[in-house]
Amino acid sequence: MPSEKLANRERRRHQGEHRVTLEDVARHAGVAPITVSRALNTPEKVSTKLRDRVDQAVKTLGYVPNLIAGGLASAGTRVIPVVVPSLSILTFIEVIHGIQQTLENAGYQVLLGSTDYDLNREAALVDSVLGYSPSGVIMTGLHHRDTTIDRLRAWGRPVVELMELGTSYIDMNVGVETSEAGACMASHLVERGYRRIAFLGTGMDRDYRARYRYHAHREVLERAGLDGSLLFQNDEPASYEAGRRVFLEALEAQPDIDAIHFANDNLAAGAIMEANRQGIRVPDEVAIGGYLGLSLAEHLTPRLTTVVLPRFEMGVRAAEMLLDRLAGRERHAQRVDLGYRLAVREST
Amino acid sequence: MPSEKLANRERRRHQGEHRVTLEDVARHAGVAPITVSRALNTPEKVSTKLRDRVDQAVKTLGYVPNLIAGGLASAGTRVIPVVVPSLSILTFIEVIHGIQQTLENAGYQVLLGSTDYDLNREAALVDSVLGYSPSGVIMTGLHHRDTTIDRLRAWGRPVVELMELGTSYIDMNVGVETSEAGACMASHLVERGYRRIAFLGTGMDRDYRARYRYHAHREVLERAGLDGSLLFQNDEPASYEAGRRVFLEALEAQPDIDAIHFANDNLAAGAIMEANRQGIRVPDEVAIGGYLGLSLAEHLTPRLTTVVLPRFEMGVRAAEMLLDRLAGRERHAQRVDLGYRLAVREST
DNA sequence: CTGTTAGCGCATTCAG
DNA sequence: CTGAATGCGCTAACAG
Repeated sequence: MPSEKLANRERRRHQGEHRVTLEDVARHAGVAPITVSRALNTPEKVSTKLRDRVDQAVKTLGYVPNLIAGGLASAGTRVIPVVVPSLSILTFIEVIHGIQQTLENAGYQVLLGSTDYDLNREAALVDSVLGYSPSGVIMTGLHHRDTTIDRLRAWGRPVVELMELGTSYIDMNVGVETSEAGACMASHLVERGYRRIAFLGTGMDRDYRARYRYHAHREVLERAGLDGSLLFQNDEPASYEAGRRVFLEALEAQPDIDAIHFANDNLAAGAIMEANRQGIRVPDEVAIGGYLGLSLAEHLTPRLTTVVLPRFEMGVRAAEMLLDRLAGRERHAQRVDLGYRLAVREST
Repeated sequence: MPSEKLANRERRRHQGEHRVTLEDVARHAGVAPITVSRALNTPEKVSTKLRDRVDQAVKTLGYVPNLIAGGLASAGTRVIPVVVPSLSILTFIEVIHGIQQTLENAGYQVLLGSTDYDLNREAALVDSVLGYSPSGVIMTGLHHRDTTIDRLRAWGRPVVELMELGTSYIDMNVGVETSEAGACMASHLVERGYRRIAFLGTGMDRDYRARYRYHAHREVLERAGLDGSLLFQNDEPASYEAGRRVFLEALEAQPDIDAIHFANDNLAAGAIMEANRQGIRVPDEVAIGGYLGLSLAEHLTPRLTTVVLPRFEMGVRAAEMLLDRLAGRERHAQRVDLGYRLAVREST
């Protein structure tokens, strides 16, 4: 007795207005609800005739699918949580941009989460977003709480870990060899003939990737018989201003420094701009190298030598790998090294 | 007959592993499922004793709520779609950052959508994200297709439109008086004594806010008896490189220009850096003004005069207004002017 | 304060 | 190719 059912419905409905549902469309088109569902999701399984009728009804009623209901019934939504440590850092912005563009074109939505470099927040965030039955998850880095790793593994859907490469990852891993990249810049500076080479960073307690680079840097220097312990840092977030400050602090503390390996381009750029202001000649008095590949680096005078990370591509690639798995095109866990590139310019 | 029900369940389940459900927790704690639901969502409505038992069960079973199911039952998820024109523009990044931080602290998640400045994509995106039964929506700007506006209005939940202020908005409006901001910089240049003042932009076909600023700029100039038609543009996305290029093009076409009003700081910064490289003296040969308030502006030499937009605060405020409405703290539509600030520095 | 009942709107069986 | 029946996991309503 459909009419009775309908009457009940009107009474029960939680939220005022009657949103158009699949059932309304079905009734209007004179077909079963499931046919509407199929016409929308797998049109090739429905005859042209019925499909047209359904499309017509959808249009005239202004039907918009309830993705939540669909998600519950099919135990999955076309949502991909992307978990990053911070949104104030340009590195991750570019990565997110690549992910977002790729996923949106494939009909998925990005759910943004940031952890502020706190693994406990990350754990809570993961628990929470898994509650949306997402199709997959994209995480930053390989450092997570064991419980987070276990949960993600047990979950069984595609997970990409992004940024640095490692041997132990949950499911898929895209990124670059972070330590090597640090060693690469250090070697460059050594080869250029600099002898008092310092590493300058900010927020290195939280940013373990920067720490990895420093360790690699130190090793390179010591292997060359140089002092690898010249390290200056503070715990501000990375910014031009922070770069300016550590730069001045370092020069004051160790005036004989002849080259600086900065933890990232933001800091290095701040230093170059300050050097220009103070008339400190780069690279004659002090050489400056960075890490990231910000476009700003090419516009400074002198142009900044830096290790260029393919940030946008990283995002794109991560999203593509996820999509491939979701489409069943790719079965096994994989690891993709996107490589970095040393851009040698006038600052060193 | 619970055991029979359970047996059915195991057979039917779509996706392999048995995820822990509310029911499992309820059984473990010896209470009704609704009690678990309440203990989790409205703990104050449950006795301490039962609440503890539930919390215990949740912990030992590792229960993670299915937000999709909850969303379906309660016709709403703690998700806020944020629709921006582009992720490659720093303006919106800062805004998103503010939104994200505020919402995440209040237990909401940001669903990111970008339209690429296409109102049809925007319409499709809005339709799609409304399917997730979000708690509210944050949109960029006041320009939308009529159908988008109608749908959002009919939807009946909080909607914030962000960036520019206007008289006709859907529900709530946070931003700054864009045209005034453009007039402000133009007035500043006029007052400084410049006479051949050009406006330089990129992508202005899509970026109507930049067009508004240009119109205001033109009006100010003409009212001062100056030529307001000096406009140079191309359709690249905003970048240092694009700024460098329009800058050189404009100087070549009109060598007598004595001041430039750039559509944004990215362009202006590109121009200043190019000027430094070429030995063009700023502001003596040509003055340069920007719009946005990028931190970079303060580190250039000369420091860039610009109109500072409170981008982060805009995001925070939009999110707060949404949260206030969701909490029933605020009832009526509102409009908040966050104001801009002219930062006069050495480039003009 | 706690429980019972009855769906939310859709997609997955399984039949025809 | 189409449909009927059923339940995804949770919460709103209403009793007790």
